[in-house]
Amino acid sequence: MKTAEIKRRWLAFFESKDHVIVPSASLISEDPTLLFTVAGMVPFIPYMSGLVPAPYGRATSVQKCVRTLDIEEVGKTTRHGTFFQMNGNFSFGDYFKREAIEYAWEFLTSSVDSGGLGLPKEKLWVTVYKDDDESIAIWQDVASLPLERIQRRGMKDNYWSTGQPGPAGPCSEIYYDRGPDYGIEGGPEADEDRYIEIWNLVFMQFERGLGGGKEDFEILGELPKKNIDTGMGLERVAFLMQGVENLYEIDQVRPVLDKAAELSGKTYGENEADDVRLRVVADHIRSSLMLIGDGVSPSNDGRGYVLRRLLRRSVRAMRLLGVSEPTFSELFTASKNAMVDAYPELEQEFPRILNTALAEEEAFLRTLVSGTAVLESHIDDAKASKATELSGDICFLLHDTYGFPIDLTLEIAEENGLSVNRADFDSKMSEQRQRAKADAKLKKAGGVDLSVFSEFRAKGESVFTGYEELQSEAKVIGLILDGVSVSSAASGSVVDVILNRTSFYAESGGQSPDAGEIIADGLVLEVLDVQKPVKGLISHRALVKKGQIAVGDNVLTVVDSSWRLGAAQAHSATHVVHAALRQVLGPTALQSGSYNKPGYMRLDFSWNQALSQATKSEIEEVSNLAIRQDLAVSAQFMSLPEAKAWGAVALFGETYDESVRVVQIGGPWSRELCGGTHVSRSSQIGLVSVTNESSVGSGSRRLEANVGLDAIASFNQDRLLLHSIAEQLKTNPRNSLEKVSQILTELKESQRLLAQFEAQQLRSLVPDLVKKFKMVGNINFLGQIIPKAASTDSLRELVITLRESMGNQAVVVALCSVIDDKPFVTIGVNSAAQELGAKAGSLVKLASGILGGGGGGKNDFAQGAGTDSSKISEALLELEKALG
RNA sequence: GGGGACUUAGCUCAGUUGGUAGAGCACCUGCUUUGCAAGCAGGGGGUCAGGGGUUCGACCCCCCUAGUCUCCA
Repeated sequence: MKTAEIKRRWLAFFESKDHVIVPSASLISEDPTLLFTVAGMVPFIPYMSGLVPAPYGRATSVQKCVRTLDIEEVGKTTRHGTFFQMNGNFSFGDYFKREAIEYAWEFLTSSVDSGGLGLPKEKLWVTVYKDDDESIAIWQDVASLPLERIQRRGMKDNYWSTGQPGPAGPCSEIYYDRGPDYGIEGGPEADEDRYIEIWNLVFMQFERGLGGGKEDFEILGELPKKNIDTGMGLERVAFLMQGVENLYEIDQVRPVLDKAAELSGKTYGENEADDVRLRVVADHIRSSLMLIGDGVSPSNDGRGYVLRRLLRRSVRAMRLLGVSEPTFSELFTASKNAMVDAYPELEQEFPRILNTALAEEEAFLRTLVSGTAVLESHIDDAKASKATELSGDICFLLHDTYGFPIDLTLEIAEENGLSVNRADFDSKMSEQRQRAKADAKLKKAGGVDLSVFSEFRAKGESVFTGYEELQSEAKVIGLILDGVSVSSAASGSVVDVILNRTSFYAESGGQSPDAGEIIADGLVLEVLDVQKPVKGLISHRALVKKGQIAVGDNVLTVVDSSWRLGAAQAHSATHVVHAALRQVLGPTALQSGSYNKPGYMRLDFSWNQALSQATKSEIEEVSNLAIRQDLAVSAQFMSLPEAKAWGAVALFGETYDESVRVVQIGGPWSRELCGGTHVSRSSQIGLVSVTNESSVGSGSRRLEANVGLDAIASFNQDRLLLHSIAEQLKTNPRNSLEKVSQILTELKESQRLLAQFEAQQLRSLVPDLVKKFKMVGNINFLGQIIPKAASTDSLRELVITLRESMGNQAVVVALCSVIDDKPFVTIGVNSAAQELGAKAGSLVKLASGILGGGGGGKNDFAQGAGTDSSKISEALLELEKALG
């Protein structure tokens, strides 16, 4: 059975049991503490923990997941995949153990014709938590399983908790017996390779308290609302049902493996080391495809770094399979074709995905070339010094600084007959890990406790009225002072205010929160910040300026209208610039983040090179043309599939409800999912002026712009600056550029002439100076004061000329001069004099010491300076003595 | 978030315990040749990423900033 078919059946089955089908959330988790969506239940955590009331009693999903903790195991075992899909059914205070077990059993064992998977009952085993007699009884009842196929296991295997206070409970796992060829009899307790876990049923039954880790904690009591969370690994079931050996051989993965084998000329199954590499490629390419599809782009931190590792490990694996040419184009196409049945949106996204992958492949191939050069020079050094080993230092340097992977180093070293100090390399690696971990620990901010908000959230959502009106009547639902719920707050305090409805926009989608006041008779609060601490709840942080606010008060929320106009201008401008960006650069330039406040906007987007001045101007021009066209701006709610069909740009990392808001400017010209506040016609934006374009890391650029009056103000500043420059130049602004280049040319010419003149003047001194050589021992010595030297450069020229003036005779020239009140000494010694023991460096040290300074140089030439010009004669005398 | 490396002529890069910034290619001029990266001679082109510091003197040593590459979390 095809993987996509198992998925289809799963959703249909649970829909028939009254579950709401929830589409897979993005791999980019909404929870900032999680890098990715790592399990099927991740999108449901707020409902499980009770922070937000669940909008449905039962739900089902097939969730995309990425987990890279065991990345080193990929390809070596049957069941470690970095990307996988988790089929889940969930109950939020609705059904519990009995139904969960019944559904699972029915889905697995009912016939294929009736919509199930048709697995043979005798191949299924289950495990339960050792004290959970209730589950055992249900299993016996529902499945008529003999007791020996129900195994009791301890906390480590069959008790679920997050490791922190909160919900916890026993689980029951379902295993599939692959038969005697795969291991010994005796159930999962005996052999988890033969008996493969396919489904985990978690019964969230208890409240756990503090305690260490996942095994040692206190049970505080039963939960008021018990939940069910189950997860069936789609890939595991698929490989068992497709009669293949592991998850790399299922229909969604195998075509990539085959393509990699074809490209490398290998035959899968002939050599275990090559097989592992082929599986690594198949796994990593699929994960990368899905990650890029969800908007991750390669970078050097966070999610982007994980993606980069996956991509680079793929290139490396192909390289070790003997292919050094680019392969991503073919591999990604194969992977897309295998996945598109289950994820049709991949077809539309593919050009962007491939583009991103190819850029990274190219970048890494470049690093490999430069890394190879560095490695080869070290190998040559090692050979030259007759070493037999490359040090761990060098290997680590290659890895750490040049990004050259250790296993390629190993292979190339081996080809050159060198071994590698792997132990040393590994210890360097663990040092680096320690450093990063120690740092992360230090910086980890204490988690914010959001539980205080859940009591208000339980009373209903805060209604946002700010699309229609700037002032709204509202009732105070709650007040929070220093994280504690209070009934009133006095003048002077800063308090979090929860209202039933509000015209204040909470910070989200890059738009900064509204400013304004909350007022009532004798009451004024200044709103400082507006946030959504939990989904559906708006919290105003406000300073009580006058009066006392109390829960139950009727108040008026008053948004500062000029602030709101500025915010709306900036936010609409962000959409306009984004659309302009995509028009100019193409649809791969996708926004990856934004921020805007009155007068200013900032847009991060995926792009891997700096924009030229011409491109920036074009983007600015397209934006301002759109503004001038006075395009209509509108917003409407629709379902997510409708919005997608409409071509609306959905931004990654954002989560959207069943009903989404689409903001469009000029109809299809700009269509984005967005909850922000906007102007009603594009002309109200006024003006966009791009001020800066910069990098926010590899593959990502940032565009900043001023909007509206602020843009005009910044133009005005520039104009003032230009006018004062023109004034300084004694010309008008129009001619100032020409004037500057004229001045620079003149300056250069004067400097050149001056240097020429100086040199000429000094050369004219040569005939006289040559006459003043005198013999000191066997050396022709010249020690003179040059009163008119303009720079140390000209002094040097003169010394060199004089040094060469006496042919093969031994010559020492020492010239002193005062430049800017400072005595300088410059000494030249020709090779004949050097043979007699004279050294320019030490002579200068002697002279400059007398002058109260220092100096030095080489044997043939040296220079120095001091502080006391009156001692020049003395210094020259001492030099003469030193030579004599 | 924490490390490491790099930034020198239009391009690719040298630059040796701190002492006159170089090569190849490209460009300009002339000659010689008119055939696949043509030869010869001459020439122009540098705020050595930016800013501070140490020093008589910094491309070089130290600090800060920016950009690029890279590893780890």
